[in-house]
Amino acid sequence: MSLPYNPENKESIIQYAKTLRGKTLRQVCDVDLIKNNRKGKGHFGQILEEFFFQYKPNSGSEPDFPIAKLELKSSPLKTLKHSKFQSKERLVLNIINYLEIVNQDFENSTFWKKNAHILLVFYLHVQDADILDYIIKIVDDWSFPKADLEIIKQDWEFIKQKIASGKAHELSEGDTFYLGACTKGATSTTTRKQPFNEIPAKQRAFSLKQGYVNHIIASISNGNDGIYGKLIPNLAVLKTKSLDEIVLEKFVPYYNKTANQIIDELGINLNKNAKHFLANLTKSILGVALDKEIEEFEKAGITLKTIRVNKKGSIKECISFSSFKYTELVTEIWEDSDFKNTIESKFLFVFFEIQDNNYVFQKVKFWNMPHDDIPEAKKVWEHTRNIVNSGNIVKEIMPDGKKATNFMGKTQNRVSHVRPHAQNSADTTPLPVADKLTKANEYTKYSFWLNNTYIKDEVYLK
DNA sequence: GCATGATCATGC
DNA sequence: GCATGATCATGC
Repeated sequence: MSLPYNPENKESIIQYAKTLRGKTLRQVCDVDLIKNNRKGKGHFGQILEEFFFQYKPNSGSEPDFPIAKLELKSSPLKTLKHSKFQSKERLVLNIINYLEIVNQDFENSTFWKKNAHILLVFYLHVQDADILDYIIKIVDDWSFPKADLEIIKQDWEFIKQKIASGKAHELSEGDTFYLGACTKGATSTTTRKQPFNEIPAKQRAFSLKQGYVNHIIASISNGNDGIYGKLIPNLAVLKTKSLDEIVLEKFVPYYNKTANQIIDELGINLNKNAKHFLANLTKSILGVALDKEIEEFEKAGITLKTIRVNKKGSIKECISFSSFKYTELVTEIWEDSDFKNTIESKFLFVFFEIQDNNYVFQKVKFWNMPHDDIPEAKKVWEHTRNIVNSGNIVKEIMPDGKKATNFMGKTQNRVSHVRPHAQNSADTTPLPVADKLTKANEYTKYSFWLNNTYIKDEVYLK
């Protein structure tokens, strides 16, 4: 049977793939042949391979189109405000064979042979919809820009070295910047042998971080113009230093200096009354314009937080995240939740000690939440969901009109708690279930916070 | 002094 | 008007 494209020719494959734009699988495949059991995660890709490109799915070490050297990947999108697309999740690539990778160099690695050139098919995910009806929005081929590839090589090397040190069971997605080692398997208990340790390691695959996939999407759609400022000016720097070394080195000249001194040395002018004064100061230290996002941090999903430390060594304030929408929170599952995504991202903490009317730069640290603390944060998320779902937010209306809630407070959990995060108490968002005590259909915006005591013990003092 | 509810300054 | 990155205010 002849195919509607030439599987040995890259351009032919890409041109055929682009006919998918704006269509659904139902429109481009012979749906009568597709069995009903193909509804779950991952089946979009299988149907695409088998019924659109008409080849049998394989899981070998060759790319999907071996002669054209092109790997096919499909992945879900979500929409943001301003109708821009974002990746719904990380992009999962090949499974890491712990036994083989330790004998490979990047250039001859399974990862690079398979993924040097990727044909991307992004579809808009809609909750509870049939996967045959997802609309395909973006189709294009992708190869890595040189500067990105250097960081991906460093990430790959880091993962390989950890396996070579007998620590495959300690791999974590937070170890690296653009290329991660994410868990992959039918259950999270799927394990594989590792070469230098008896302990079985969780099965993992290489994956592009969600932030990096967002960047791919934006650059395919030409949506990146002028939004970003780069940390790394040229490729040469990356040949000798890793991204974290480059970042941390930028702070070296400023240890134990006051904010005023740093401002003078940098020759800049900052509004000291702004609440994000220290965030702006940090951006200036990093050499990024205040009105730009830090490109490398966006790609790596790094959250920058500046911390004020009291003279006695306590952290002045807890750390807030964006307020959540009650209606969205209750439809989430933990694995895909915004909160899990946030706390599993990499953080860059910058500590300033409060001295009289000034701040003194003290410490800077990359950090990921330890694996064992994530279930603790999950308790807060689950508790919050239950409170919202059962309409039991307000516990008591105080004489002064303030409301006490049933949300989990700082004393109830070591890691995290739930607090207001709004313009004022009238700044509300709808509830999925009316509050039983107040009968209200909306409530002040709240968010998850990291406890300052947790940050002190876990980040500042370590 | 701390925990919690409430709010602020800025920029778009 | 809202998101972001925070700090303030008050009762215990």
